[in-house]
Amino acid sequence: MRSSEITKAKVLKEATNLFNTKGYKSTSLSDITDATGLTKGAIYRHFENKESLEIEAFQKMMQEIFIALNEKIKAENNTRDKLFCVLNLFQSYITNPLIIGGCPLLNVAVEVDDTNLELKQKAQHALSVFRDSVERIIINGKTHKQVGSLVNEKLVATIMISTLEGGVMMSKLQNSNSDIEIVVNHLKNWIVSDILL
Amino acid sequence: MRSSEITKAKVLKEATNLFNTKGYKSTSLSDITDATGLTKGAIYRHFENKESLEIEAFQKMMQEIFIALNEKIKAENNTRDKLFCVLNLFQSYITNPLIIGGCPLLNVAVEVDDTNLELKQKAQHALSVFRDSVERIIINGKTHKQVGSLVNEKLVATIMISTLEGGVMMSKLQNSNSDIEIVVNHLKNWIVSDILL
DNA sequence: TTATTTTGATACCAATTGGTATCTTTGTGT
DNA sequence: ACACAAAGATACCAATTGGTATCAAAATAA
Repeated sequence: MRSSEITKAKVLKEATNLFNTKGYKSTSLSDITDATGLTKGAIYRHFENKESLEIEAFQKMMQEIFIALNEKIKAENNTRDKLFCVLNLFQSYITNPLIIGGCPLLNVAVEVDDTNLELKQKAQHALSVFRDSVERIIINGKTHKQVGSLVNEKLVATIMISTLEGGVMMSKLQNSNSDIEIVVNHLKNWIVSDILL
Repeated sequence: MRSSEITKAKVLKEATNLFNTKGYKSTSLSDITDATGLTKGAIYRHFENKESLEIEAFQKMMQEIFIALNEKIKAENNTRDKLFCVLNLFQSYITNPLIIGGCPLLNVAVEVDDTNLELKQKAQHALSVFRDSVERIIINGKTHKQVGSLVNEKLVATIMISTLEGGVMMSKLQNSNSDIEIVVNHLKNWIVSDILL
């Protein structure tokens, strides 16, 4: 890795943590210079402005999450265990965070308004990518006769994602695992009894 | 209403809208003076500082919501319709908002970190008040033989709230009713088939 | 090794932030 | 109607914001 790439990666890593914990707007350039030990000169050499740093940081987080999730999904060979990978991902936001600060998608979705159009669009896209990957598990499950043909994949994806995101919100607010555990456990039961054949 | 109370109410009303749409940290005093047509002098006469305005605004929103919700719950006389009041509340955040900007509890829960301790505590309290009121519906439902005695009220409250909050997040991000409608419809089916006798 | 990019530090900028002291206006009770 | 207290406007403050121009240092290619 070239030395400038090391710097950029360091900025991205620290900015990522700050954005996902303090929030994007609430994280100042000086927060980032403090965390990295670099100066504004170094940061603005690699990023056009704060907004593009925000966007790159968000994209990097989502990419890391999707890559890790898809690997785990691929490693499983039945619908049940593939769906459980999604549940484990959300549980890990609280119990064993790959990225501190909770779910980056939830954080951006709630923070963003129509003055942050580009970041909002990235979040919209991330949600639809995520939803698609859950739906694909269900669709593949149907072709492999592991999921009832009457199951509505859009419904399943929406319920899973909304319940998990809400569970992350509650657990983070209460500084406790219990809500996300209740949510994950409930979804497991639901999947086994209502979705799978 | 005394004239100073009118002013304070106006500040609180505009601040409420701004906080719940733009976010607390992202709303500046000048945003509030612009919205109210008042000056900082007028605002700081009624509020010690921005933080206490944030807290009063949040409390006011939650109080309004709880009062309206409890009235509707009381007006119904069976467990099913009481629980449906909760679903309707969340659907209204998107379709017919009493307060624009989505669910105030979700917004604060996600925005806040450990530097906003007091606001976080208020949000924690609001969540537990909300959870309790759902649990009480279930408990009363048991005593009136409308809910199965094996139903876990804590589980029901957690699942309802998490799913609804997640649904609000998704619908707000996508500028669409469809997710919250899917969520509400699913929860209705779940309540009727798994919770009620 | 030397010449030349590339990278990062320094010092600045205007604008905005939350907050305050002061003064004038307004409302209120007598 | 008057006096007094309360409310709100004005003008200020230091600190911080995102951003930039410039210069020195370091990495890279020859």
